[in-house]
Amino acid sequence: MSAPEKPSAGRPPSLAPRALYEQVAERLRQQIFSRELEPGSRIDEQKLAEEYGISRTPMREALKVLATEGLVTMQMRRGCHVAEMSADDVRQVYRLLALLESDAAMEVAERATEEDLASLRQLQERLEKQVRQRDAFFVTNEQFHLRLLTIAGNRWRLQIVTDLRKVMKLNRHHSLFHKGRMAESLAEHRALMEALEQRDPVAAAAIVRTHFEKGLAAAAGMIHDV
Amino acid sequence: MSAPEKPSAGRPPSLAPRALYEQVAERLRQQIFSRELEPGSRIDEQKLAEEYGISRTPMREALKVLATEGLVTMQMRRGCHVAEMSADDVRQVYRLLALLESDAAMEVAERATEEDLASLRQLQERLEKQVRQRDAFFVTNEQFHLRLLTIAGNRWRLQIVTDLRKVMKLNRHHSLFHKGRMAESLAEHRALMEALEQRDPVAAAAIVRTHFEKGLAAAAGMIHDV
DNA sequence: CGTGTCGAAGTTGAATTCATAATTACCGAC
DNA sequence: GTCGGTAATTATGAATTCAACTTCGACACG
Repeated sequence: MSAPEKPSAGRPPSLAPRALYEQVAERLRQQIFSRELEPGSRIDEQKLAEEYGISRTPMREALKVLATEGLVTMQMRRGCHVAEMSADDVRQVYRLLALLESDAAMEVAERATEEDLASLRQLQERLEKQVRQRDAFFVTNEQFHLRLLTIAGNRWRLQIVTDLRKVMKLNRHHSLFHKGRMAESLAEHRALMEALEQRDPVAAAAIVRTHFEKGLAAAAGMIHDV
Repeated sequence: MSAPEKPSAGRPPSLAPRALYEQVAERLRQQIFSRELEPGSRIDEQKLAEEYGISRTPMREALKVLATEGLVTMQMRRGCHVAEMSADDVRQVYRLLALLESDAAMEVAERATEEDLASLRQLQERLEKQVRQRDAFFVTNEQFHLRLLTIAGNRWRLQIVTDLRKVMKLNRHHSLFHKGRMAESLAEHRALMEALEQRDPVAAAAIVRTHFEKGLAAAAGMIHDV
Protein backbone atom coordinates (compact mmCIF):
# COMPACT_ATOMS: atom_id res chain seq x y z
CA MET A 1 0.00 0.00 0.00
CA SER A 2 1.25 3.45 -0.84
CA ALA A 3 1.87 5.65 2.11
CA PRO A 4 -0.65 8.47 2.35
CA GLU A 5 1.49 11.43 1.45
CA LYS A 6 0.71 14.83 2.73
CA PRO A 7 0.27 16.97 -0.35
CA SER A 8 0.01 20.13 1.69
CA ALA A 9 3.69 20.14 2.51
CA GLY A 10 4.60 23.64 1.43
CA ARG A 11 1.19 25.16 1.98
CA PRO A 12 0.97 27.77 4.72
CA PRO A 13 -2.06 27.35 6.91
CA SER A 14 -4.80 29.21 5.12
CA LEU A 15 -6.91 31.64 7.07
CA ALA A 16 -9.89 29.37 6.57
CA PRO A 17 -8.77 25.92 7.64
CA ARG A 18 -11.87 23.92 6.96
CA ALA A 19 -12.32 20.58 8.58
CA LEU A 20 -11.37 17.60 6.48
CA TYR A 21 -14.85 16.14 6.60
CA GLU A 22 -16.21 19.38 5.13
CA GLN A 23 -13.80 19.26 2.24
CA VAL A 24 -14.79 15.66 1.71
CA ALA A 25 -18.47 16.61 1.84
CA GLU A 26 -17.94 19.27 -0.80
CA ARG A 27 -16.03 16.87 -3.02
CA LEU A 28 -18.79 14.31 -2.64
CA ARG A 29 -21.39 16.92 -3.61
CA GLN A 30 -19.48 17.76 -6.75
CA GLN A 31 -19.21 14.09 -7.65
CA ILE A 32 -22.92 13.69 -7.13
CA PHE A 33 -23.85 16.79 -9.12
CA SER A 34 -21.56 15.75 -11.95
CA ARG A 35 -23.14 12.27 -11.96
CA GLU A 36 -19.84 10.57 -11.21
CA LEU A 37 -21.86 9.13 -8.36
CA GLU A 38 -25.24 8.27 -9.84
CA PRO A 39 -28.53 8.60 -7.97
CA GLY A 40 -29.48 5.25 -6.52
CA SER A 41 -25.96 3.88 -6.61
CA ARG A 42 -24.42 2.49 -3.48
CA ILE A 43 -21.55 4.31 -1.82
CA ASP A 44 -18.80 2.05 -0.52
CA GLU A 45 -17.26 4.18 2.18
CA GLN A 46 -14.13 2.07 2.41
CA LYS A 47 -13.40 2.27 -1.30
CA LEU A 48 -14.20 5.96 -1.50
CA ALA A 49 -12.08 6.74 1.55
CA GLU A 50 -9.12 4.94 0.00
CA GLU A 51 -9.74 6.76 -3.25
CA TYR A 52 -9.62 10.06 -1.41
CA GLY A 53 -6.57 8.96 0.54
CA ILE A 54 -8.25 9.38 3.90
CA SER A 55 -9.61 7.11 6.61
CA ARG A 56 -13.23 6.12 6.96
CA THR A 57 -13.88 8.45 9.87
CA PRO A 58 -14.06 11.79 8.01
CA MET A 59 -15.77 10.03 5.11
CA ARG A 60 -18.52 8.82 7.39
CA GLU A 61 -18.88 12.25 8.97
CA ALA A 62 -19.17 13.83 5.53
CA LEU A 63 -21.80 11.28 4.50
CA LYS A 64 -23.84 12.13 7.57
CA VAL A 65 -23.83 15.77 6.58
CA LEU A 66 -24.98 14.89 3.08
CA ALA A 67 -27.64 12.64 4.54
CA THR A 68 -29.19 15.48 6.52
CA GLU A 69 -28.98 17.64 3.41
CA GLY A 70 -30.94 14.98 1.60
CA LEU A 71 -28.30 14.16 -0.98
CA VAL A 72 -27.76 10.62 0.25
CA THR A 73 -29.80 8.14 2.23
CA MET A 74 -28.43 5.94 4.98
CA GLN A 75 -29.83 2.71 6.29
CA MET A 76 -28.53 1.11 9.42
CA ARG A 77 -26.08 -1.65 8.53
CA ARG A 78 -27.27 -1.41 4.95
CA GLY A 79 -24.95 1.23 3.65
CA CYS A 80 -25.35 4.52 1.93
CA HIS A 81 -26.96 5.39 -1.39
CA VAL A 82 -27.12 8.51 -3.51
CA ALA A 83 -30.61 9.94 -3.23
CA GLU A 84 -33.05 9.90 -6.13
CA MET A 85 -35.55 12.60 -7.05
CA SER A 86 -38.90 11.51 -8.37
CA ALA A 87 -40.91 13.75 -10.66
CA ASP A 88 -43.17 14.43 -7.72
CA ASP A 89 -40.22 15.42 -5.55
CA VAL A 90 -39.25 17.94 -8.18
CA ARG A 91 -42.73 19.40 -8.15
CA GLN A 92 -42.74 19.64 -4.38
CA VAL A 93 -39.38 21.34 -4.19
CA TYR A 94 -40.33 23.80 -6.92
CA ARG A 95 -43.40 24.73 -4.95
CA LEU A 96 -41.30 25.43 -1.86
CA LEU A 97 -38.74 27.43 -3.79
CA ALA A 98 -41.53 29.51 -5.32
CA LEU A 99 -43.03 30.11 -1.91
CA LEU A 100 -39.79 30.99 -0.15
CA GLU A 101 -38.18 33.04 -2.86
CA SER A 102 -41.30 35.01 -3.72
CA ASP A 103 -41.54 35.95 -0.06
CA ALA A 104 -37.91 37.00 -0.17
CA ALA A 105 -38.55 39.12 -3.24
CA MET A 106 -41.34 40.83 -1.36
CA GLU A 107 -39.02 41.74 1.46
CA VAL A 108 -36.34 42.92 -0.92
CA ALA A 109 -38.81 45.19 -2.71
CA GLU A 110 -39.72 46.66 0.65
CA ARG A 111 -36.36 47.10 2.23
CA ALA A 112 -33.42 46.81 -0.17
CA THR A 113 -30.86 49.58 -0.19
CA GLU A 114 -29.68 51.17 -3.40
CA GLU A 115 -26.43 49.15 -3.17
CA ASP A 116 -28.41 45.95 -2.82
CA LEU A 117 -30.32 46.68 -5.99
CA ALA A 118 -27.10 47.65 -7.73
CA SER A 119 -25.53 44.27 -6.97
CA LEU A 120 -28.61 42.53 -8.36
CA ARG A 121 -28.52 44.74 -11.43
CA GLN A 122 -24.91 43.78 -11.98
CA LEU A 123 -25.71 40.07 -11.86
CA GLN A 124 -28.66 40.69 -14.17
CA GLU A 125 -26.38 42.39 -16.68
CA ARG A 126 -23.94 39.53 -16.56
CA LEU A 127 -26.80 37.14 -17.10
CA GLU A 128 -27.87 39.06 -20.19
CA LYS A 129 -24.50 38.41 -21.74
CA GLN A 130 -24.61 34.70 -21.02
CA VAL A 131 -27.78 33.73 -22.88
CA ARG A 132 -25.74 31.47 -25.10
CA GLN A 133 -23.55 29.83 -22.46
CA ARG A 134 -25.69 27.33 -20.65
CA ASP A 135 -23.30 26.49 -17.83
CA ALA A 136 -22.28 30.05 -17.12
CA PHE A 137 -25.91 31.14 -17.30
CA PHE A 138 -26.83 28.50 -14.79
CA VAL A 139 -24.14 29.60 -12.36
CA THR A 140 -24.98 33.29 -12.57
CA ASN A 141 -28.68 32.53 -12.34
CA GLU A 142 -28.08 30.74 -9.08
CA GLN A 143 -25.93 33.60 -7.83
CA PHE A 144 -28.74 36.02 -8.59
CA HIS A 145 -31.27 33.98 -6.67
CA LEU A 146 -28.98 33.52 -3.68
CA ARG A 147 -28.11 37.21 -3.74
CA LEU A 148 -31.80 38.02 -3.52
CA LEU A 149 -32.12 35.70 -0.54
CA THR A 150 -29.08 37.22 1.12
CA ILE A 151 -30.47 40.74 0.74
CA ALA A 152 -33.81 39.64 2.14
CA GLY A 153 -31.80 38.65 5.18
CA ASN A 154 -33.42 35.63 6.79
CA ARG A 155 -30.60 33.22 7.47
CA TRP A 156 -32.93 30.28 8.03
CA ARG A 157 -34.59 30.82 4.69
CA LEU A 158 -31.23 31.19 2.99
CA GLN A 159 -30.08 27.92 4.47
CA ILE A 160 -33.28 26.13 3.48
CA VAL A 161 -33.22 27.39 -0.08
CA THR A 162 -29.55 26.53 -0.42
CA ASP A 163 -30.26 22.97 0.66
CA LEU A 164 -33.30 22.67 -1.60
CA ARG A 165 -31.28 23.89 -4.55
CA LYS A 166 -28.71 21.25 -3.79
CA VAL A 167 -31.18 18.41 -3.97
CA MET A 168 -32.65 19.93 -7.13
CA LYS A 169 -29.30 19.34 -8.75
CA LEU A 170 -29.87 15.63 -8.32
CA ASN A 171 -32.36 15.99 -11.12
CA ARG A 172 -30.55 15.70 -14.39
CA HIS A 173 -32.96 17.90 -16.28
CA HIS A 174 -32.87 20.76 -13.86
CA SER A 175 -29.78 22.47 -15.11
CA LEU A 176 -30.55 21.81 -18.72
CA PHE A 177 -32.28 24.98 -19.74
CA HIS A 178 -33.34 24.75 -23.29
CA LYS A 179 -32.71 27.79 -25.38
CA GLY A 180 -36.20 29.20 -25.29
CA ARG A 181 -36.42 28.84 -21.55
CA MET A 182 -33.19 30.74 -21.01
CA ALA A 183 -34.44 33.75 -22.92
CA GLU A 184 -37.78 33.56 -21.18
CA SER A 185 -36.11 33.28 -17.79
CA LEU A 186 -34.05 36.33 -18.60
CA ALA A 187 -37.16 38.35 -19.40
CA GLU A 188 -38.69 37.33 -16.10
CA HIS A 189 -35.59 38.45 -14.27
CA ARG A 190 -35.82 41.77 -16.04
CA ALA A 191 -39.42 42.15 -14.94
CA LEU A 192 -38.41 41.29 -11.39
CA MET A 193 -35.70 43.94 -11.36
CA GLU A 194 -38.27 46.43 -12.59
CA ALA A 195 -40.67 45.56 -9.78
CA LEU A 196 -37.90 45.71 -7.19
CA GLU A 197 -36.75 49.13 -8.33
CA GLN A 198 -40.29 50.38 -8.29
CA ARG A 199 -40.60 49.03 -4.74
CA ASP A 200 -43.60 46.95 -5.64
CA PRO A 201 -43.61 43.95 -3.27
CA VAL A 202 -46.78 42.37 -4.61
CA ALA A 203 -45.64 42.48 -8.20
CA ALA A 204 -42.18 41.20 -7.29
CA ALA A 205 -43.62 38.23 -5.44
CA ALA A 206 -46.02 37.43 -8.25
CA ILE A 207 -43.24 37.54 -10.83
CA VAL A 208 -41.06 35.16 -8.83
CA ARG A 209 -43.96 32.77 -8.35
CA THR A 210 -44.69 32.56 -12.06
CA HIS A 211 -40.95 32.37 -12.72
CA PHE A 212 -40.86 29.11 -10.81
CA GLU A 213 -44.11 27.83 -12.24
CA LYS A 214 -42.72 28.24 -15.72
CA GLY A 215 -39.44 26.71 -14.65
CA LEU A 216 -41.30 23.69 -13.34
CA ALA A 217 -43.34 23.41 -16.51
CA ALA A 218 -40.15 23.48 -18.57
CA ALA A 219 -38.49 20.85 -16.40
CA ALA A 220 -41.62 18.72 -16.36
CA GLY A 221 -41.79 18.86 -20.13
CA MET A 222 -38.35 17.33 -20.30
CA ILE A 223 -39.15 14.60 -17.82
CA HIS A 224 -42.15 13.48 -19.92
CA ASP A 225 -43.94 12.69 -16.76
CA VAL A 226 -46.38 15.23 -15.42
CA MET B 1 -42.80 -22.63 9.83
CA SER B 2 -40.34 -21.78 12.51
CA ALA B 3 -41.14 -18.93 14.74
CA PRO B 4 -38.98 -15.98 13.75
CA GLU B 5 -38.70 -15.21 17.42
CA LYS B 6 -35.34 -14.01 18.48
CA PRO B 7 -34.30 -15.41 21.80
CA SER B 8 -33.12 -12.18 23.28
CA ALA B 9 -31.43 -13.89 26.16
CA GLY B 10 -30.90 -11.30 28.80
CA ARG B 11 -30.61 -8.56 26.24
CA PRO B 12 -33.02 -5.66 26.16
CA PRO B 13 -35.35 -5.97 23.20
CA SER B 14 -33.59 -4.18 20.39
CA LEU B 15 -36.70 -4.11 18.27
CA ALA B 16 -35.71 -0.58 17.49
CA PRO B 17 -32.42 -1.09 15.73
CA ARG B 18 -31.67 2.57 15.55
CA ALA B 19 -28.08 3.59 15.23
CA LEU B 20 -26.40 4.54 18.45
CA TYR B 21 -25.57 8.01 17.20
CA GLU B 22 -29.26 8.60 16.51
CA GLN B 23 -30.25 7.64 20.01
CA VAL B 24 -27.52 9.92 21.27
CA ALA B 25 -28.79 12.72 19.03
CA GLU B 26 -32.29 12.33 20.41
CA ARG B 27 -31.05 12.32 23.97
CA LEU B 28 -29.02 15.43 23.29
CA ARG B 29 -32.09 17.15 21.82
CA GLN B 30 -34.08 16.38 24.94
CA GLN B 31 -31.31 17.70 27.14
CA ILE B 32 -31.19 20.87 25.08
CA PHE B 33 -34.97 21.37 25.07
CA SER B 34 -35.12 20.79 28.80
CA ARG B 35 -32.33 23.31 29.34
CA GLU B 36 -30.06 20.76 30.96
CA LEU B 37 -27.72 21.94 28.26
CA GLU B 38 -28.13 25.69 28.12
CA PRO B 39 -27.95 27.75 24.95
CA GLY B 40 -24.47 29.17 24.58
CA SER B 41 -22.86 26.62 26.85
CA ARG B 42 -19.95 24.62 25.61
CA ILE B 43 -20.34 20.91 24.99
CA ASP B 44 -17.40 18.81 26.15
CA GLU B 45 -17.72 15.77 23.94
CA GLN B 46 -15.38 13.69 26.06
CA LYS B 47 -17.24 14.35 29.30
CA LEU B 48 -20.63 13.87 27.69
CA ALA B 49 -19.53 10.65 26.01
CA GLU B 50 -18.34 9.28 29.33
CA GLU B 51 -21.58 10.39 30.94
CA TYR B 52 -23.51 8.48 28.31
CA GLY B 53 -21.19 5.54 28.64
CA ILE B 54 -20.12 5.59 25.02
CA SER B 55 -17.05 6.54 23.05
CA ARG B 56 -16.51 9.89 21.39
CA THR B 57 -17.20 8.58 17.89
CA PRO B 58 -21.02 8.27 18.06
CA MET B 59 -21.12 11.43 20.17
CA ARG B 60 -19.33 13.38 17.47
CA GLU B 61 -21.61 11.93 14.79
CA ALA B 62 -24.67 12.92 16.79
CA LEU B 63 -23.32 16.43 17.28
CA LYS B 64 -22.84 16.78 13.54
CA VAL B 65 -26.47 15.89 12.98
CA LEU B 66 -27.56 18.46 15.53
CA ALA B 67 -25.27 21.00 13.94
CA THR B 68 -26.97 20.63 10.57
CA GLU B 69 -30.32 20.88 12.34
CA GLY B 70 -29.16 24.16 13.81
CA LEU B 71 -29.34 23.10 17.44
CA VAL B 72 -25.61 23.38 18.02
CA THR B 73 -22.77 25.25 16.38
CA MET B 74 -19.37 23.80 15.65
CA GLN B 75 -16.14 25.63 15.10
CA MET B 76 -13.03 23.91 13.85
CA ARG B 77 -10.74 23.12 16.78
CA ARG B 78 -12.91 25.33 18.93
CA GLY B 79 -15.47 22.86 20.12
CA CYS B 80 -19.21 22.73 20.09
CA HIS B 81 -21.78 25.05 21.65
CA VAL B 82 -25.52 24.90 22.10
CA ALA B 83 -27.07 27.36 19.66
CA GLU B 84 -28.75 30.54 20.82
CA MET B 85 -31.84 32.16 19.36
CA SER B 86 -31.93 35.92 19.20
CA ALA B 87 -35.23 37.77 19.21
CA ASP B 88 -34.66 38.39 15.53
CA ASP B 89 -34.10 34.70 14.87
CA VAL B 90 -37.45 34.00 16.49
CA ARG B 91 -39.13 36.53 14.23
CA GLN B 92 -37.50 35.05 11.15
CA VAL B 93 -38.48 31.51 12.00
CA TYR B 94 -42.04 32.55 12.79
CA ARG B 95 -42.26 34.16 9.39
CA LEU B 96 -41.13 30.96 7.70
CA LEU B 97 -43.50 28.81 9.71
CA ALA B 98 -46.37 31.12 8.80
CA LEU B 99 -45.40 30.95 5.15
CA LEU B 100 -44.96 27.20 4.98
CA GLU B 101 -47.85 26.14 7.15
CA SER B 102 -50.34 28.54 5.58
CA ASP B 103 -49.40 27.07 2.23
CA ALA B 104 -49.94 23.62 3.66
CA ALA B 105 -53.34 24.64 5.00
CA MET B 106 -54.24 25.81 1.51
CA GLU B 107 -53.41 22.43 0.05
CA VAL B 108 -55.26 20.61 2.78
CA ALA B 109 -58.38 22.69 2.16
CA GLU B 110 -58.15 21.76 -1.49
CA ARG B 111 -57.38 18.09 -1.28
CA ALA B 112 -57.95 16.53 2.14
CA THR B 113 -60.06 13.41 2.36
CA GLU B 114 -62.83 13.07 4.89
CA GLU B 115 -60.60 10.83 7.02
CA ASP B 116 -57.88 13.45 6.98
CA LEU B 117 -60.26 16.05 8.28
CA ALA B 118 -61.58 13.60 10.86
CA SER B 119 -58.09 13.05 12.28
CA LEU B 120 -57.62 16.80 12.55
CA ARG B 121 -60.99 17.18 14.20
CA GLN B 122 -60.00 14.55 16.72
CA LEU B 123 -56.83 16.41 17.64
CA GLN B 124 -58.80 19.63 17.81
CA GLU B 125 -61.24 18.05 20.26
CA ARG B 126 -58.42 16.81 22.42
CA LEU B 127 -56.95 20.29 22.37
CA GLU B 128 -60.23 21.75 23.57
CA LYS B 129 -60.01 19.60 26.66
CA GLN B 130 -56.46 20.65 27.43
CA VAL B 131 -56.88 24.40 27.75
CA ARG B 132 -55.75 24.21 31.32
CA GLN B 133 -52.80 21.84 30.91
CA ARG B 134 -50.02 23.83 29.39
CA ASP B 135 -47.63 20.97 28.63
CA ALA B 136 -50.26 18.67 27.21
CA PHE B 137 -51.72 21.53 25.20
CA PHE B 138 -48.31 22.26 23.77
CA VAL B 139 -47.79 18.65 22.72
CA THR B 140 -51.20 18.26 21.11
CA ASN B 141 -50.85 21.63 19.42
CA GLU B 142 -47.64 20.46 17.82
CA GLN B 143 -49.28 17.20 16.78
CA PHE B 144 -52.07 19.14 15.12
CA HIS B 145 -49.67 21.28 13.14
CA LEU B 146 -47.57 18.31 12.06
CA ARG B 147 -50.70 16.38 11.13
CA LEU B 148 -51.72 19.24 8.89
CA LEU B 149 -48.31 19.16 7.24
CA THR B 150 -48.48 15.41 6.81
CA ILE B 151 -51.86 15.61 5.13
CA ALA B 152 -50.63 18.34 2.82
CA GLY B 153 -48.08 15.79 1.76
CA ASN B 154 -44.86 17.53 0.84
CA ARG B 155 -42.10 15.62 2.57
CA TRP B 156 -39.57 18.42 2.09
CA ARG B 157 -41.84 20.93 3.72
CA LEU B 158 -42.58 18.54 6.56
CA GLN B 159 -38.87 18.05 7.17
CA ILE B 160 -38.19 21.78 7.08
CA VAL B 161 -41.00 22.65 9.46
CA THR B 162 -39.97 19.87 11.81
CA ASP B 163 -36.44 21.25 11.95
CA LEU B 164 -37.64 24.83 12.39
CA ARG B 165 -39.88 23.78 15.23
CA LYS B 166 -36.89 22.13 16.87
CA VAL B 167 -34.84 25.29 16.87
CA MET B 168 -37.86 27.24 18.10
CA LYS B 169 -37.71 25.12 21.21
CA LEU B 170 -34.35 26.69 21.98
CA ASN B 171 -36.35 29.77 22.86
CA ARG B 172 -37.44 29.52 26.45
CA HIS B 173 -40.57 31.57 25.93
CA HIS B 174 -41.88 29.63 23.00
CA SER B 175 -43.61 26.85 24.84
CA LEU B 176 -44.86 29.10 27.57
CA PHE B 177 -48.31 29.97 26.36
CA HIS B 178 -49.94 32.29 28.78
CA LYS B 179 -53.51 31.55 29.58
CA GLY B 180 -55.09 34.09 27.29
CA ARG B 181 -53.01 32.98 24.37
CA MET B 182 -54.02 29.36 24.78
CA ALA B 183 -57.70 30.19 24.56
CA GLU B 184 -57.09 32.51 21.64
CA SER B 185 -55.02 29.87 19.89
CA LEU B 186 -57.81 27.40 20.36
CA ALA B 187 -60.32 29.74 18.75
CA GLU B 188 -58.01 30.17 15.78
CA HIS B 189 -57.74 26.42 15.39
CA ARG B 190 -61.51 26.20 15.44
CA ALA B 191 -61.73 28.79 12.70
CA LEU B 192 -59.15 26.86 10.70
CA MET B 193 -61.12 23.63 10.98
CA GLU B 194 -64.17 25.51 9.78
CA ALA B 195 -62.33 26.84 6.73
CA LEU B 196 -60.89 23.41 5.95
CA GLU B 197 -64.27 21.73 6.13
CA GLN B 198 -65.75 24.38 3.92
CA ARG B 199 -62.91 23.77 1.46
CA ASP B 200 -61.88 27.39 1.51
CA PRO B 201 -58.13 27.47 0.76
CA VAL B 202 -57.78 31.25 0.87
CA ALA B 203 -59.48 31.56 4.24
CA ALA B 204 -57.52 28.64 5.67
CA ALA B 205 -54.22 30.15 4.61
CA ALA B 206 -55.17 33.55 6.00
CA ILE B 207 -56.18 32.07 9.32
CA VAL B 208 -52.89 30.21 9.68
CA ARG B 209 -50.94 33.33 8.81
CA THR B 210 -52.64 35.40 11.48
CA HIS B 211 -52.35 32.47 13.87
CA PHE B 212 -48.58 32.73 13.62
CA GLU B 213 -48.56 36.51 13.67
CA LYS B 214 -50.43 36.48 16.95
CA GLY B 215 -48.19 33.72 18.25
CA LEU B 216 -45.16 35.82 17.44
CA ALA B 217 -46.69 38.87 19.08
CA ALA B 218 -47.37 36.86 22.21
CA ALA B 219 -43.85 35.46 22.28
CA ALA B 220 -42.36 38.86 21.55
CA GLY B 221 -44.32 40.36 24.40
CA MET B 222 -42.67 37.92 26.76
CA ILE B 223 -39.22 38.61 25.41
CA HIS B 224 -39.69 42.35 26.02
CA ASP B 225 -37.67 43.01 22.95
CA VAL B 226 -39.54 43.76 19.77
C1' DC C 1 -35.50 -30.80 -6.67
C1' DG C 2 -36.57 -27.35 -3.42
C1' DT C 3 -36.07 -25.40 1.07
C1' DG C 4 -33.77 -24.23 5.09
C1' DT C 5 -29.84 -23.80 8.00
C1' DC C 6 -25.12 -23.08 8.91
C1' DG C 7 -20.90 -20.70 7.89
C1' DA C 8 -17.52 -17.68 5.69
C1' DA C 9 -16.51 -13.19 3.74
C1' DG C 10 -17.06 -8.58 3.63
C1' DT C 11 -18.96 -4.15 5.12
C1' DT C 12 -20.63 -1.17 8.54
C1' DG C 13 -20.81 0.61 13.58
C1' DA C 14 -18.24 1.79 17.50
C1' DA C 15 -14.02 1.96 20.46
C1' DT C 16 -9.43 3.01 20.93
C1' DT C 17 -5.21 5.11 19.78
C1' DC C 18 -2.41 8.67 17.87
C1' DA C 19 -1.36 13.44 16.37
C1' DT C 20 -2.01 18.22 16.41
C1' DA C 21 -3.86 22.65 17.51
C1' DA C 22 -5.59 25.61 21.26
C1' DT C 23 -5.73 27.01 25.84
C1' DT C 24 -3.70 27.85 30.10
C1' DA C 25 -0.30 28.30 33.39
C1' DC C 26 4.05 29.66 34.64
C1' DC C 27 8.22 32.27 34.40
C1' DG C 28 11.07 36.03 33.25
C1' DA C 29 11.86 40.61 31.70
C1' DC C 30 10.64 45.28 31.57
C1' DG D 1 3.00 44.53 38.93
C1' DT D 2 2.01 43.70 34.27
C1' DC D 3 2.91 42.15 29.84
C1' DG D 4 4.78 38.78 26.76
C1' DG D 5 6.56 34.42 25.55
C1' DT D 6 7.15 29.60 26.05
C1' DA D 7 6.07 25.11 27.82
C1' DA D 8 2.61 21.89 29.59
C1' DT D 9 -1.95 20.39 29.48
C1' DT D 10 -6.09 19.38 27.37
C1' DA D 11 -9.44 18.81 23.93
C1' DT D 12 -10.34 18.04 19.15
C1' DG D 13 -9.46 15.83 14.44
C1' DA D 14 -8.27 11.77 12.19
C1' DA D 15 -6.47 6.99 11.82
C1' DT D 16 -6.58 2.45 13.27
C1' DT D 17 -8.40 -1.46 15.53
C1' DC D 18 -12.07 -4.31 17.10
C1' DA D 19 -16.76 -6.17 16.99
C1' DA D 20 -21.17 -7.17 15.06
C1' DC D 21 -24.43 -7.61 11.50
C1' DT D 22 -25.65 -8.59 6.65
C1' DT D 23 -25.21 -11.07 2.70
C1' DC D 24 -24.08 -14.67 -0.16
C1' DG D 25 -23.20 -19.45 -0.90
C1' DA D 26 -22.75 -24.28 0.03
C1' DC D 27 -24.49 -28.32 1.91
C1' DA D 28 -27.83 -31.21 4.19
C1' DC D 29 -32.33 -32.78 4.72
C1' DG D 30 -37.11 -33.21 3.51
